[in-house]
Amino acid sequence: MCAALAASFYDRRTERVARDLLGAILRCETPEGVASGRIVETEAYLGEHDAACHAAAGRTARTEVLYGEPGTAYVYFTYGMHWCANAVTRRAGLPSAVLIRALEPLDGVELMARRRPKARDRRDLANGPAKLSAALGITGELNGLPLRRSRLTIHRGLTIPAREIGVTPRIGITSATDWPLRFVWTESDFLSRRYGVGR
DNA sequence: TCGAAGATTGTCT
DNA sequence: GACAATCTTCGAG
Repeated sequence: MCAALAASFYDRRTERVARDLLGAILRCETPEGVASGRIVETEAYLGEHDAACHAAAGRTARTEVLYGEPGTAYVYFTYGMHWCANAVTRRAGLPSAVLIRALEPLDGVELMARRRPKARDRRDLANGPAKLSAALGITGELNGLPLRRSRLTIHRGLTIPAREIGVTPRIGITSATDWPLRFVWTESDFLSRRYGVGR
């Protein structure tokens, strides 16, 4: 297992971090065991001027973590039942983050399958932001923890060639829907939506 | 204190 | 392809 990515990795332009996270390994330890997967899809959320970013509402109890240190986990609850995992980027005062949207399951596949009984196959285990959170056991307990040293970590993995990285508008939002801030590894079979197909 | 909306998923038609 | 499930968050009253 390679070392966890340093805090400086996250302290750069958010689009850059989102792109560079493709190929990296997201890993979560729980009492039930360890589960991990390769990141194949991300989205960038750019701060208060990005209407689709939670921080567009300003600094609140919920968005407080976004104003914190780069490399911090931002985990939020949505639609009354789903958790979504993000990595905070840039410096304090610029509340931006990268949403992890899909993983290729690596370690702990059986554990993930138990947590996702409805998944039909390995591909269906973590090909969506709420699916991967369920598969890895990510919950609000992890909100605000450092991604370098906690139960939830991100490690260096494959380096994806630029020609295999695709950029599309973000999914599932109602504001700023035309901003090209979703990054995918086009060669992966584990995306939430197939590359080249509209949202 | 109340109401509306939400970075989704799974099921049904 | 359409829609229900389900509850936190936040702004308005």
